[in-house]
Amino acid sequence: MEIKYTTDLLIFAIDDKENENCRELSKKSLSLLLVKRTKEPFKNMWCLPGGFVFDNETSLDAAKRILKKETNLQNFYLEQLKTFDEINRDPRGRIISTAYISLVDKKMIKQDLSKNAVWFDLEIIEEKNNICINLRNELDSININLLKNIVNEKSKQYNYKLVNSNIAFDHGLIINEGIKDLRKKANSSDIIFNMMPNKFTIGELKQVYEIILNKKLINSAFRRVIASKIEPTNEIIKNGGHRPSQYFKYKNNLGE
Amino acid sequence: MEIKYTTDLLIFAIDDKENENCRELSKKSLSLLLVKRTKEPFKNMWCLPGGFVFDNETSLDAAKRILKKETNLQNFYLEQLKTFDEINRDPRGRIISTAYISLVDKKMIKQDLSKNAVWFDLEIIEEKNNICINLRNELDSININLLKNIVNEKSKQYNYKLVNSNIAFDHGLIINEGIKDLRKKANSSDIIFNMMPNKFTIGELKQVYEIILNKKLINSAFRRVIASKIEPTNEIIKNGGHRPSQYFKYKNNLGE
DNA sequence: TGAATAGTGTCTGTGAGACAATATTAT
DNA sequence: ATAATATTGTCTCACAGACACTATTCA
Repeated sequence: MEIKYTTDLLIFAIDDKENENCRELSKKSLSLLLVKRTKEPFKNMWCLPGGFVFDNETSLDAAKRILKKETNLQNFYLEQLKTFDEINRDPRGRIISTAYISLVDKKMIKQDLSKNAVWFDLEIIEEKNNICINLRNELDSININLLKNIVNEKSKQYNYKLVNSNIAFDHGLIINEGIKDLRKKANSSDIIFNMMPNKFTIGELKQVYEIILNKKLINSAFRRVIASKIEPTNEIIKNGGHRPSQYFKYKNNLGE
Repeated sequence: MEIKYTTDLLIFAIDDKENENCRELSKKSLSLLLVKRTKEPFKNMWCLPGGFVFDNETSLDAAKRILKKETNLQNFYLEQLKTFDEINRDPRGRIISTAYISLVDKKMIKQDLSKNAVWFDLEIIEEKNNICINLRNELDSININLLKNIVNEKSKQYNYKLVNSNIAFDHGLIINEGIKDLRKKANSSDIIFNMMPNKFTIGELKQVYEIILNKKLINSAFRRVIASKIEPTNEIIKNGGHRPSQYFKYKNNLGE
């Protein structure tokens, strides 16, 4: 049987909502880029951007190419997530997919997105063994329901089954794995800064961490922890009816 | 071009060395299972156990099958590590490999290993940008030299280049990624208990953590941290010229 | 003046590092 | 007695959670 090799991309970014109350910081949300399928199978359904890996490229090369095609962005964070190879994951045959996570800064997208690509707001509701992922925008609403099972008790290793979803292929599974990975890495690395503009206030940065980790953070504790990773710029922004804030930028601590 | 899909396994275990001083605990080391290639390419060189993924199975199924074939073990920890798909990683053509990590308890291997499979002691020497991995046993000695490069400064994302090695294919790269993953997970999960027998003393457990993490641990601190993960059995072992120790077993804290 | 965020200070509890002290056994 | 590990205790320091307090701006 002939095997085909593809890649699928989880392109995450932060969305800034307009706010009617000019004093408040703009509300933010995690957003994920999806494209609408134009062909069978799953015609007219949403799915992750992706495509076949060419003979002369690796899956990472292909992921870079697709990121550029969909967003016109280059040189953003891109890392292998996992390979999905269930036998019947694609009705067209044996198609395996190595998924990648990319984190981008939406404001860097100068030109338009590719024709079929649209950002969706992402929300996760997690209960004991059920995970519900909602993707929403003005056009559509997508629901993904997953069941969580323990595989190996000694290592708290879980697997996830797709109960139902209105997204193409097994992309509900891929999105779920991607979110878990993003959260894990948000805690243990500086990955989040890939989604931030060059200059940002500590309040904005805290908002982003709160969205990714899905919990409220304590102001002073957050400042303490983040302090070593950022450095102040000379710029100050007066952005509403409150004390002005300083712009900070990411500090490279490579030597340490 | 036709693509072939394979899996390679990193099967890790802990080795107990005999000790001439009967008072001391037996020295331990991390060991990795390798097989000797019987065919070209890389004939007579060592490589990771692995093989083609059949049409009717996933790479995880194939990994389970190969683990059983090489060790006669089933139901041990097995988790996807990463997919390796460099274009020229295999001289026979475009062959991509999804690698898995398995952790096993050597003492559970009742029958012999498969004919070509042998355990090697593993040692890692890490300098600034150089990583040197040595695999040794009575039969042979394998050296793997890698260069570490930064890819994405904001996320401390690195990639590794194989400088030279006397192991087949890109398996030096796979081993390096596997060790990094093992260390990361040793700190953040209970994965290590998959390599332990059902009953063990805290001293033995500490030895294993020290080998994996490659650093000395403080006795009392280790006991404090590990206490919540283990529970005492009624058995006590008098194993030398020192105070006898209690056998412990892994405690499942799934409800918490 | 009040709403809202920026930024600082401080108290408390937890947990890790360091190390000391005691226990127990075989040789 | 001695070497070696087992087990417990304790002191200190770093850090996170919680919350209070001050600063500053615009409407």
